[in-house]
Amino acid sequence: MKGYNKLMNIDLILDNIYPLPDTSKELLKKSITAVKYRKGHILLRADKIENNIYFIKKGVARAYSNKGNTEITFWIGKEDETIISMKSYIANQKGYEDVELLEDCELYELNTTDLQRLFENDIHIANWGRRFAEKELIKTEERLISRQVRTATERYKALLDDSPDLIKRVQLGHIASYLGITQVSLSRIRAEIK
Amino acid sequence: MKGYNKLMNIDLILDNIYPLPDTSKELLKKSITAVKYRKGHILLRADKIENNIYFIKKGVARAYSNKGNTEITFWIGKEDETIISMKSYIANQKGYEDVELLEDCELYELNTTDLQRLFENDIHIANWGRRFAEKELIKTEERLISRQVRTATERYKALLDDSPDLIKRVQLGHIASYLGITQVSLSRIRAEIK
DNA sequence: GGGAAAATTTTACAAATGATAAAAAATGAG
DNA sequence: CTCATTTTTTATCATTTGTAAAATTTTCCC
Repeated sequence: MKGYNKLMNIDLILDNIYPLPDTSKELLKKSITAVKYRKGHILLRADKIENNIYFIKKGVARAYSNKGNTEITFWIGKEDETIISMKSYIANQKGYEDVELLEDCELYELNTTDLQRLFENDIHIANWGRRFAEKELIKTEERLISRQVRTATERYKALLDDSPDLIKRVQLGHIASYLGITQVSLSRIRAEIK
Repeated sequence: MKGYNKLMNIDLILDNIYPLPDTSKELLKKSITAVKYRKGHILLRADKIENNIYFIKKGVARAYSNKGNTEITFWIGKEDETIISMKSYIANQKGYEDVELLEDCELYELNTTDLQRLFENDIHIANWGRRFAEKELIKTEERLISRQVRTATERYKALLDDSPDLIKRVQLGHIASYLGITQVSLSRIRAEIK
């Protein structure tokens, strides 16, 4: 799904995770509402246990944490990705991250208290939740391994390959932090590979 | 569970992931068999789609990949952890990693073809599978964030805190690689904090 | 226990990355 | 469009980390 950038509707988003029978899907959609927020809005807070997760219909967001006086961006997501505090969702604890919207966003908000109840009562939704976690896991593992195996230059080139649009839509300071390097280092890399 | 090192039985291992009603647990245990392998055994292969995952009753193992002529260790696990090729388990594709046993091991082998069938037919097992993926996800995310936020020295100290026994049981070359640094760097860190 | 092999530490030097500051370019509000 | 602000690039120097090789320590097999 390279450079993917279409407007996603909720059925497509849910089906991409795990196809649900109609009755289960309708049940799940009862706990989902469409919302819009403007660029700059802080959607999730590190000091709070969050009870919602958000599927991105349109827009870009980033999760970041404060280390001393500098921000570290450790996640950037766009259309068809999920804004979530894993610590809140999985362990019911405060997360590490604030999440800030980098563009005006259209989102689908899913209440996770409702979702937990559905998991206990609907096997299809339980398997949807299983696939959701599994797919997030693969993505996270890939980033961790990439971090260990590839140099910063290789990681930047991979991002350029997979999501060329992100590099245009997100300022380079955030991209650099996401790649685990300084903005100055990223500038050097960009100058070299031209 | 700091420095945890008890012998785990299968009921304890399964319950720690998600408590199952007796009938579901018995169903799941039908697909699990106890196995033993000696130190040095290669349990999983990078070039193969694996159909088993292994819970560690006793022992230590590592997952590693070859970059050029050097091995990179990106996972080390001990009692109560799971040896798994996520790529095989989740995406039915070849993984990145070989898995080598670093001690004589007692393992519980779970057939994942059976497991997939159980997911479709038993809601409790589906939720067990969901919790399993979620807990692996939290661990992987924590490592990724630690990588981004902490220095190598801080990561070594954290490992020393969380799993002092691992540092005694696993040779430092593997620990260094797991922490994302060279063995020489780790030696320098160890010399400094003494 | 002795000796060979493997693992770890130390040293010296090279390369990569970071910090800081300043210049250049891009963006956005009026 | 213009000016102020923000973002990105460039330059310099300091620090960290890597590479290679030698020295030391530990492990393990006979």
